[in-house]
Amino acid sequence: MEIRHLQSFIALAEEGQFTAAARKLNIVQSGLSVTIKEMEQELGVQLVNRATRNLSLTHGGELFLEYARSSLATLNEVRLLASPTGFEPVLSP
Amino acid sequence: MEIRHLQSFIALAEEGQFTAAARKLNIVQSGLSVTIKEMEQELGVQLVNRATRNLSLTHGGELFLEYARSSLATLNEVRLLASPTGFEPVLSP
DNA sequence: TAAAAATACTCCATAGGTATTTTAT
DNA sequence: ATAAAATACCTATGGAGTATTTTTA
Repeated sequence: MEIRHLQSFIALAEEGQFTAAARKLNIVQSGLSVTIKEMEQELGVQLVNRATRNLSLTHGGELFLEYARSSLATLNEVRLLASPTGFEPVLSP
Repeated sequence: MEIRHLQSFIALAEEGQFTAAARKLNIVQSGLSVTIKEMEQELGVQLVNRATRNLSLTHGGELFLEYARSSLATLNEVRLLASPTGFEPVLSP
């Protein structure tokens, strides 16, 4: 699982629809469909209840949504705090 | 960045050495070297100070280590809580 | 000079694309 | 009949391997 796939899942949860989420993510619907399936495989947890026009999160999906959001938020903090503030000089080789 | 790469970075931080960390991860040293470089690229943050026989984490590396640990810990909780306990019946297609 | 890290390739797995089919309204 | 999801296939990217070179203690 790629970290960017957390974004994919968040988008799906927010849009409530593969097609719309994929559009938002600038990827194609089929790709998102496969990606979410693979995430479910890797986690061993079903994330969404699929119905052609009614998508909902499972209990696991809700949990994972929280995880994905806080994980990405923390990652952004790391990015921000680590480099410009902490001023790590690049080692000259 | 793959989620498994968080493990790679944690191993590197703990072992303090690419060779030993790679061995622990059952991957090859050169692969780990490249992976960490790519993570630094993707994050825009230098994670380790490299010296042939003295490796240390940068400030960003310390921050990222905390992130990696808590992220993986939470992910494991999700895995555990979501599926056997919550008992999500697999939808019959 | 002997360890650890980096570099240069090669290969294969897979993310994401196009095209199409299935499904439910 | 239409809109959404799934499936089948293809391609390109990149993770990880082997072999080798550089580095410094």
